[in-house]
Amino acid sequence: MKKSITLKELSKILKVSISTVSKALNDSYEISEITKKRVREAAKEYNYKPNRTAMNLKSGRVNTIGVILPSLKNFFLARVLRGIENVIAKTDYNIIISITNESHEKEVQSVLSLANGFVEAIIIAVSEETQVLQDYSHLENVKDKVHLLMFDRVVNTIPCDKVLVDDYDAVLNAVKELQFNGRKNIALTSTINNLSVGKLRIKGYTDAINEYHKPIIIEGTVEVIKKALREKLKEESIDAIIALDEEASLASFKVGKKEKLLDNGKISLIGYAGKTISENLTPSLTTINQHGKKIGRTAAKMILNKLKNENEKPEEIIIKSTLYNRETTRIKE
Amino acid sequence: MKKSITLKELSKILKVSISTVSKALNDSYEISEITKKRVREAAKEYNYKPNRTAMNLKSGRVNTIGVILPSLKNFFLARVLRGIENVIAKTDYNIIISITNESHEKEVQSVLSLANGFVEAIIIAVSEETQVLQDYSHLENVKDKVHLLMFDRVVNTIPCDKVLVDDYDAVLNAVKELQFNGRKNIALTSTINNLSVGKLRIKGYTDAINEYHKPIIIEGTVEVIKKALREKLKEESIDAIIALDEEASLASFKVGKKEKLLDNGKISLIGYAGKTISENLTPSLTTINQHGKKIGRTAAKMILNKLKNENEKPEEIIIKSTLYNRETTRIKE
DNA sequence: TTGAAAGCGGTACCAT
DNA sequence: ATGGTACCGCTTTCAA
Repeated sequence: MKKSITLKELSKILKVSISTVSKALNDSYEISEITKKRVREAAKEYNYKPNRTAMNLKSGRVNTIGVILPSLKNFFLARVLRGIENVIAKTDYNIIISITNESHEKEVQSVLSLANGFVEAIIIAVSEETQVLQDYSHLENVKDKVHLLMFDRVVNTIPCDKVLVDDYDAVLNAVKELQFNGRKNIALTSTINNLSVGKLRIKGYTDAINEYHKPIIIEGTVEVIKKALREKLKEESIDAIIALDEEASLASFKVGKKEKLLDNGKISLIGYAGKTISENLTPSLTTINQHGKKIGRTAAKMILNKLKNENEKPEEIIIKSTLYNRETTRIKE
Repeated sequence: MKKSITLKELSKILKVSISTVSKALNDSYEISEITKKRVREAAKEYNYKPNRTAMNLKSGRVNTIGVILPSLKNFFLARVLRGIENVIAKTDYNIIISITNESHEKEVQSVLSLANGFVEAIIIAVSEETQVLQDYSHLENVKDKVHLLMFDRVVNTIPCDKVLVDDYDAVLNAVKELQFNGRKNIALTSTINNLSVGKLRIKGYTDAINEYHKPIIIEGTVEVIKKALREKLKEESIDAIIALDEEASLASFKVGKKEKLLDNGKISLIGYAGKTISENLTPSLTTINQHGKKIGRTAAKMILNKLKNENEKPEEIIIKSTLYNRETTRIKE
């Protein structure tokens, strides 16, 4: 690959000093118009572009923000990323993205590597494994070197910017709405029992059903949920399901569909899932919308603000979820 | 933010020269074991980490690959990205991602900026606007500075690595399959008439139906497609639809569903859409799978190979699509 | 108005 | 075995 021409080479061609060329290109008042013109023309002719690495080294900045995500499969995280991208694209910062695939090891590696001169700030949703292991030393390690912002799955013990989802309230309210609509025996399905957000959501559920009936909680992989749910539907008189994530939502949907309980409204279903899929299912799926894009935008703005005003103290913002009522809660028996 | 300690500072603390510290940390044979030990311990104590920017400047390399995508909404592109990530994660390269939102201007900016010292290679699917304008000068510009790989939407006139989809064949075969199953009047819907891949797919369609009936091509936005399709369904005796992208697929699906033509197999439907949504629709959607992840993996491997062997000549690989038969082509009248 | 030189944080060659 | 120094490409201060 051809390398770009450097200031030095350009200065040799023009038979002036390096500093003259540099100043001319930066439109310094010290340089005569005539020289500036000569230099600019030569720069154009030889397609001179300043070397980023050199400028970064000189300035001590890299103008880059790291985004560490557990997965891109997850529609919510993908939307958050788009929100972040949206805001950052308008600035002179760049984004570098790392996907951990829910692996703690990969996350540690990414965090340390990015924090080490690659980026000035990190926006992260920690991986499932990290939350299980509760090992946050890598984040502790870097929190003085780069600005840190956690969203969705956060670590409470680390003081830093946070953008949170109102998991507890969202599920509590969703369940209450089911109850308000006459549902008396509500089951819960989840594949994210390991996540902090999953736990908060379950708390919302148990608190909501508290005085009415005993909890029916079905956690595990998609297959486990399908099997267990099918059985529970036979044993107990379940008339509604709340699903805590997309996988659980679709698993519950499939079972409900197969057992012929959804199309006729014998059970209601509220889930977490992307808009496209929720709208296109038959019946369409009522969901709790976390406003991923807004979360991303908020996170990006917060971190830009910290980058600008070095000494501001950590903030914490909660983005409220919204219930999107669709057919799975609208069909009456 | 606290800055990392530098070699210089460390050398001052240890009262040895900078070069000694550098060599010790790099385990040079020139340094005595005892000094190495001292240095290593101090490095650990002060949490010394070499400055990436400095090393990059010194080595003239940045170990980063840029990925430029038109959108992340697109399930196919998201999967390609995961494929790329998958392969690159196993190397010491980093990925920097830029989303153009189908804008030519953003693409030009991204390409030039990334090529200018940010990355050593660029993997790109050009934006819709770029294909409409047919302005590829930014790519011409950088193709000697960084390794370039285009996938999916490629520019034929630029010689560089390419990973292609067999758009023409895939649609041709899909239509033939519909015909083999007795479908006699096949319509086509598409929101990607601006894209090279969209055009190739239409060619596949027209060549397939060629001798049998005149083409019924419905192009435009989702709303346009819905309206036009509804009308065409009334006028003409359409018994099958092929949709060229996810939006067109879902629009066609919705119309077919509403007109009660899908559940009873009065029309067949083949589309392009992600696995999750296709499987969960009722009836489930037969799709042409482009194997996005494989495309991503292939692209990443190709570019890594070029990075390793500077002088290899450009390659071109075609990844064959596969028809996934689901209910929209299985239900018989 | 121009240029020399120091410095950003490393590596590596050459002396000592 | 250790240290001095040049260099990567740029900016910036200071001197001419």
